[in-house]
Amino acid sequence: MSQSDTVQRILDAAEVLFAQKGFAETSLRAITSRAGVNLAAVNYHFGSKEALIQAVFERYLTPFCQALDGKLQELEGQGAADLEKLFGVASRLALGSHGDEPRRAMIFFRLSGQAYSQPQDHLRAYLREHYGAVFRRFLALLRTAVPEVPPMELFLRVHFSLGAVIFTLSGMESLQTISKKDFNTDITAARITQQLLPFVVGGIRG
Amino acid sequence: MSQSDTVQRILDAAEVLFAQKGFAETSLRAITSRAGVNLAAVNYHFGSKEALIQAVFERYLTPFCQALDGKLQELEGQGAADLEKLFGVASRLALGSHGDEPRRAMIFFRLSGQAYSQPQDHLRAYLREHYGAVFRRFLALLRTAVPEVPPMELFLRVHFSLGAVIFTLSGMESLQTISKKDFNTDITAARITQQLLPFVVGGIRG
DNA sequence: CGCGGGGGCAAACGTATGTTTCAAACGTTT
DNA sequence: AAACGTTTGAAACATACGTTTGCCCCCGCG
Repeated sequence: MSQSDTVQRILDAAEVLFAQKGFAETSLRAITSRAGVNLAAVNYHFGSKEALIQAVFERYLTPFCQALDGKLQELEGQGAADLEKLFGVASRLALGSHGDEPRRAMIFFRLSGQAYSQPQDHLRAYLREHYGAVFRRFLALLRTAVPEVPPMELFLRVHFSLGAVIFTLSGMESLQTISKKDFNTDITAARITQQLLPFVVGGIRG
Repeated sequence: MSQSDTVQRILDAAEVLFAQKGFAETSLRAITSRAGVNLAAVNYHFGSKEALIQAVFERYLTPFCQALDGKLQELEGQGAADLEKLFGVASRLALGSHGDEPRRAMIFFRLSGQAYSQPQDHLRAYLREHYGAVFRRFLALLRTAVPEVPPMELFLRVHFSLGAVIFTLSGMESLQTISKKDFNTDITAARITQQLLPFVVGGIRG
């Protein structure tokens, strides 16, 4: 067939492994081995490891950003929206817009964390170029939701929130481990993300 | 001399390079070259690259945690402290307890971000084992500061805050770059960290 | 039927890495 | 001054990596 499922198999494997072990620590051999395809397939279909990394992000981010953009345009039409609504929409979309379980979302947030903390400059530039518009649209809506917060401070606080979210969802398993050891409580991922919302809202308000 | 400054030179170089490029992406050759020492010196003095990574963290974290622990014990004696005071103390100590400029602190937060997002399991275990006690002491004090927040939620929100802080200070330069491009404003690192405090306090209160 | 090309495969290539080796240089002690 | 343990030095080692190379198969078109 013209476009085999080899591409998808590679992307699936790469997504999980990159999230588990990081970009540099994941070899193409580990990816192709998990995907059950030949080593050369990566360079054949994607050109390079760097391009594969970008492709992994693109496959996840494009549908999400399109969905978010649509929702945001809706909200723009309806006039002012409050903080809870805005973050609620983004959160529901991020966790559920992919049909499959939110496990996928968690994997992706781990990827984002790595993209941010490691200096994958090419990736940062790529993300900024392709998805910066949606981010700015979101920021503009936020501004109308909390006009009492100066734009510059709002901008910073949104980044703080992004940090809390990415960091939390990146280290979800270790968070669950610790909470079990220190509090004798099993806590679901859903509950953690649910707690994230009031924290973010409270932080943005200051 | 019995313990030469080679060890310190290596630690200095490793600290900066690890923060700049990540652990896996930084070769021992890059480190020893920057330090002006022989390649074999790392394995001679530290045993392995992994041990070097731990040593970098230890050199920074041990003085900080000792200082923090002392301050916290003081506060315990003085009865209840409020949120602003607790986070203020921790923040001042983290940014200034090392004599030298807060640049050092920023470097270290970048390191922390990488330690968290990459699955350096050995590092996570090491940090937990050596510095978990201080963290628990801090958490206990927080509990008395906001008794209205259930312990479990407080625990989560502290982690959210940690995420915001680490994420922010990790990506400080890119944050400054963006703010300059989008807001035409130069923003100092000090101002960003200063904005971090009300965000964290607001988030913890919910 | 032939044959042309897209995709898959094993193998090899060049390079960069962490680590080891062993001899030379150094400083301290006797 | 001689002997010793500690530290440095240049070089080599084994390995793992990303990438490239040819050769094979197989399907669709002439």
